[in-house]
Amino acid sequence: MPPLAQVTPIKTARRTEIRRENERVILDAAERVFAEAGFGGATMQLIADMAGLPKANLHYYFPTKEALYRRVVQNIFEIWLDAASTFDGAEDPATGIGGYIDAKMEISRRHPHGSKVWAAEVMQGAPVIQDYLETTLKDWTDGRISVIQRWIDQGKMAPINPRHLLYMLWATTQHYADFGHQIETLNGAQPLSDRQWRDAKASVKTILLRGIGAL
Amino acid sequence: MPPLAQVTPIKTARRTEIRRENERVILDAAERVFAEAGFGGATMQLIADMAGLPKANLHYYFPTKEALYRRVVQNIFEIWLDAASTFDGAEDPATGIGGYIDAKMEISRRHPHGSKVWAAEVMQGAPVIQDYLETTLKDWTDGRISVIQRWIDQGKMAPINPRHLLYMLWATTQHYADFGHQIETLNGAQPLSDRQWRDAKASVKTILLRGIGAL
DNA sequence: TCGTTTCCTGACCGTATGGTCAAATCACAG
DNA sequence: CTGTGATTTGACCATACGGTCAGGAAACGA
Repeated sequence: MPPLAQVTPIKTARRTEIRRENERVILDAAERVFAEAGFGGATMQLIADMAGLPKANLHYYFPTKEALYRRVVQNIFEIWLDAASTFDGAEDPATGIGGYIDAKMEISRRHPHGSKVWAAEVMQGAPVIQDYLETTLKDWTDGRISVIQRWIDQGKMAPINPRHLLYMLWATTQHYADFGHQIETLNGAQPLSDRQWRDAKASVKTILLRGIGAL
Repeated sequence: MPPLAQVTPIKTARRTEIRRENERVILDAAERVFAEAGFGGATMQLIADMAGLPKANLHYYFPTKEALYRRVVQNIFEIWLDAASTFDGAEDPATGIGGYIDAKMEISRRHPHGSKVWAAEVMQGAPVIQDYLETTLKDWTDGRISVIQRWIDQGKMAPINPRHLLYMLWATTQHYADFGHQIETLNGAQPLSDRQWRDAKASVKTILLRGIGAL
């Protein structure tokens, strides 16, 4: 009896798996190296070593260093967008903004490298993701400003400038990733413990939510 | 009659002036280039072009790229330390912390390049200024934590974690320099006006001071 | 004016880097 | 097993970069 014909087109399952896995390994290594050395300081050789692959293999999957970098940055932006959705569907600022802070702090903890790559990209004038800033980010920002303004109009929070509130949310949460090394140094060269992370989250939420009159 | 002997040792006034001026021009150009390209992406040739000097002349004043970079980072740290003194001598959190926010926002506005270089340096693990983090910054931080704790004990503000408050102060104020390009893009590709800067300062101060119960 | 020190700079060098390529290997279908 | 196309990789190349150096120009003291 011949093997059952696969209905789902698994066909070249092995090859697909190889490609998926190698791209993942390369992207992980690239994210680290780009974060630790910047785009200019990163070398394909270093990324290759960290990925455990020959350099020429990287160029097989990603034609150029810049193409690899673009993929890394895009991945981060998608993660960021996922967290951004936390904002939606909340009835009041305490849950909406509080949940957003939680989500972004969690990203800072789980994706510190990605956050640093994003920060460096923006600091250098966003040469690669300028269009995202002008379209997706701008739209998202405008939408969230409307939501906040509505909360203000409904008397659910103090009349602050929604735009600057958003900047403060981004700044405070991403700081724990981008300046994680500084925080760690000031913590006696120790990474923040679970307890300290909870404390950080609580501090940020308390100060900001009380600051906007939502507590 | 021979010229009056200069009591003040002006002696080689011209040469001193040349050196001072050239170092200034080079450091200004270096700060810009390091901020816009990162240490790895910056080239001595680019810095030389921006300074309007031949590349070999840079190496006359600064032996290596790293030596030049160190000087840039140290300059920024000194500016930062100046602003940090604003904290001292304040009787209550509203003036102490409010003044500190004002000072740091002013730095973000006047030295955006320097702030970015500092941020990139820390993000990459502070390879050059790690000792500063462990000594000067740690001491300053501990001192300020004491001051804040005293204010809390005196009932002048809410009982928050002073350390995380400091992180929030750094994050929110430096964000306006480090992510200035993003802010500018979201502002319709326009730099913040005087009015908008005042609004930013006021927003940050209002939210944070109310957030810590000092208003 | 003259000797000395500092400053300036075009030409040059060794190395590291991003990227290419052709040959070998492997997965897969028939 | 065989043919085909995807994958792997060591060797290689052109370029760009940090840094050097020798020789000339300018500033300075006497």
